[in-house]
Amino acid sequence: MSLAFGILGLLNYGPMSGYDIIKAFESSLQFFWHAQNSHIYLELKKLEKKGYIFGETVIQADRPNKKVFSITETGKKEFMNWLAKGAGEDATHFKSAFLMKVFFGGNMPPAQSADMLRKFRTDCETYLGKMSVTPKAIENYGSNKEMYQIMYWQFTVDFGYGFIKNCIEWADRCIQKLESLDEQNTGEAVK
Amino acid sequence: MSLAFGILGLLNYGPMSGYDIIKAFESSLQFFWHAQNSHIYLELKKLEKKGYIFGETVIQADRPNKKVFSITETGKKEFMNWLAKGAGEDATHFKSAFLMKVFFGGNMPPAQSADMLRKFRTDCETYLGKMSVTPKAIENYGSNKEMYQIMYWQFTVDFGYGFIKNCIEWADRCIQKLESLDEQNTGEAVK
DNA sequence: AGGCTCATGTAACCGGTTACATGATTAT
DNA sequence: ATAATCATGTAACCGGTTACATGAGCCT
Repeated sequence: MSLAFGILGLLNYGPMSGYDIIKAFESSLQFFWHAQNSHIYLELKKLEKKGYIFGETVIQADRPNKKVFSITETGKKEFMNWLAKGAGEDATHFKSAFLMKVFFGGNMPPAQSADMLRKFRTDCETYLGKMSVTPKAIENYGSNKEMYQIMYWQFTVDFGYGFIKNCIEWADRCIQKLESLDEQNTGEAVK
Repeated sequence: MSLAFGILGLLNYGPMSGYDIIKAFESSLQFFWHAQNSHIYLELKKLEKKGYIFGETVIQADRPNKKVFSITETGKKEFMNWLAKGAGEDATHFKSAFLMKVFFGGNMPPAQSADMLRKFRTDCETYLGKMSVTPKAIENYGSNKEMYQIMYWQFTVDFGYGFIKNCIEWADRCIQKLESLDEQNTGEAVK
């Protein structure tokens, strides 16, 4: 459901092609809403059928032709209505298959659980690295828009940072506990 | 996909009815994997068909009859195999319609965005309150199991705590920025 | 009588993923 | 040549949600 509103929200800033939307998702929304390009094109078709957006083919000489979509008044209303609903209780919900694996970690040897957590930690660091380039992307994208919008984009980036940092600190704590448990065992074995 | 493994994981601790599984989800796994009861019953049927679990009807005098499920050897293998795969890159992914609304917050008056964030903050506090009773539930559930498992359950609870606390701190920062922005405007309007 | 816990499902739907498929243009 | 970027889709599938539906037994 939210992909539709993500697209509407982007088109509310100005007309865009499906490809533009894909790029916009990759450089901003992806951090909290990953979207397949196939899904985006599918959704664009749906939104057009509903009359929330309309597309116009633009013939390009230097590049393949494209279809540029614009939001309609109905689409704007729909989008604003969604926004106005505010935060649902689901905002605090968090689905994670990884945490499920941690939950069942007792079924593996501690060393294996620790490895899993280390892998997670590495992934977090990688993610943090990728994220560090986003603020620049945001400035670029927002250059000729009201600076005012950028603040909100920054809010979501800040959330991402805090989230990942929290993940890393948590993983460290878990790994430490698992390692100290391992040392205890080793120590006793040596005795 | 993960619901299936959540169920397998629970049944790996011992036989349970669908109702038991629903309760177990509510008191532990729900924090990172919410499941509808209808979905659980559906999944149980699927898992039985695949031969990963099997159910036996238990006739009860004082209560409605129930069907108690046990994990099979194949099911155990499947579950262990899933566990052994470790953390996927998707572990760092985070889907949130709420953050999408924050991202598009510039389309609302700042006061409205602030309200949304305040609502979110309240929901977080509520969630924190609910979570504080979980450690006890975990101790209960784990009383006659190896204490060793409990550590991992605690890991996921810790994650939840850190996550929510992080949410609250972040929301506070955002709200403050929006309020200071509002003051500026008011100040200028007064001039 | 009414509400709670225990207990189990079905049917329709849909958001999203995966895999597949194509093709123009530009830069190296 | 060939890789990269630009550009757009289709088809099959499936995990999960929503709504609906039922009913026994216990407690007050």
